[in-house]
Amino acid sequence: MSCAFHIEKKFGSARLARLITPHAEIETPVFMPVGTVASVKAVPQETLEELGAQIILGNTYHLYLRPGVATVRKMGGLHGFMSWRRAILTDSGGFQVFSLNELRKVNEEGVMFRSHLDGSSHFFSPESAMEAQIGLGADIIMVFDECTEYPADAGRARASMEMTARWAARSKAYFEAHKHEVPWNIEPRPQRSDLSDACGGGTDLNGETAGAASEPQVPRFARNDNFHLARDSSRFQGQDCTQALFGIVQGGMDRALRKESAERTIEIGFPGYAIGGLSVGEPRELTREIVESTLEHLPKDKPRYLMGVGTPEEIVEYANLGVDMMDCVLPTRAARHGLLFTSKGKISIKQARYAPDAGPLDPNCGCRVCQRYSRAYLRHLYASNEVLAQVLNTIHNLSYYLDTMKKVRGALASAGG
RNA sequence: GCACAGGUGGGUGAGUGGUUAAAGCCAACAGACUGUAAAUCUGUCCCUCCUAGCGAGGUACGAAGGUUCGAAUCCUUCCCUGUGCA
Repeated sequence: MSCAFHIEKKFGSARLARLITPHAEIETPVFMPVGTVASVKAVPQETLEELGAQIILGNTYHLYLRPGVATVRKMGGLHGFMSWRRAILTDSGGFQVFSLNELRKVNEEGVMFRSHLDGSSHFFSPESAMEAQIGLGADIIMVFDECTEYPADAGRARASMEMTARWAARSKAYFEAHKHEVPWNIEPRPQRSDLSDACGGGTDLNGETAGAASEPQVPRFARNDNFHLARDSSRFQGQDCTQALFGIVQGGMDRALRKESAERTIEIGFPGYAIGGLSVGEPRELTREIVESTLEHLPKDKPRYLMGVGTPEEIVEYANLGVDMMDCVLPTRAARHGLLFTSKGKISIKQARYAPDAGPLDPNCGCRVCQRYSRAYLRHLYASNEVLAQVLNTIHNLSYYLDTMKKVRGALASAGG
């Protein structure tokens, strides 16, 4: 079992569920902050924990370039490297096939990238992307896909979708042959008498001193965390505890292609399915339409992950449509650019009108930032180009997103009596 | 008082006779941002008018005058600033 998905309640199309991964149980619907280079920009891990982030993203392409998979692996995988004990999902680099279009060349075998860091050439294939993701050791990893650009004509969308389907099969084949090579398994920590270790060590929640001398490079984790390793729970005991590889549906903006992509991906068989290739420039209404129609073709009993969305309103909407997982750079990036999401709409904190505003950013928000700092101060920090502006803005935006999802879960829990 | 060096749009600072309303940078203002090449990117940034355009006027490079078809750029006088010497 690579992951388990227990639906606790359904309401309309929406589902309240628990996704059990090697490092954590995740309550869904869930919003996943993006931490491309093993860092959710401007926010330290302990703050992410405080904010209630259950799972964060990392990016295979970026981490492969720097610091390199081998380095991360030696540190016990991403969890050890960045000292994050909850769940992690890595994107395969498929999105970079789309976003780095100036720096790459795609063919059937894979993608040749020119590094944006130093111009060096690197080749990514479904196999190498899997190898890298296994080495990074996230709880959930993604097939190597081609994120189809928008607009794409019918022929292009079909060809792209079909290649993604072939790449998905190759991804899975490689993964199945190598899935036990995760950092947690191949570099086992010394046996601990007090830890029944189905996954062979790696990340140690209890953080006592045993093993510290022999593997000093693997950080120990704080003890007072209310999350626990799912692999230690009864549901995982004695079972095969590996990463979960999710498939990705493409197909551009064509419903029929999306249906076909879903069917072909399901036929290959994955423990979870993502909807990719959206939020690439198409009108929002079209995004929603494609999401809704694609969801119809995905298994009801498996987690569904909508990649790369959205605004606070949109993530609520998608959760209600039956999406279980979402990620988006919008809250973190917008925060760094001075755009803050509040219960009363968007605020551009750089505007002069906030200079004398002594009130909180969002009077209805309970986050540390809104509890403590004024709009005037936040505006000043931004105008002064202070790093603290980025930190506080990002904390607020993430808090707002995470709370938004929490409310969705709360509403689902109490829905229908 | 004398001798040098200077005075350019909110700030800095290019430009030393001809697409110069005047580069660049900063500040200011507005907008964008959706599996992160993003602490980024766009736009506005002297005034007035409209048919809103690489539109029409006006004003502008310390001040006033002059040379020239044409001056921020050359000349004269004055004012101011910095440094040095008395």
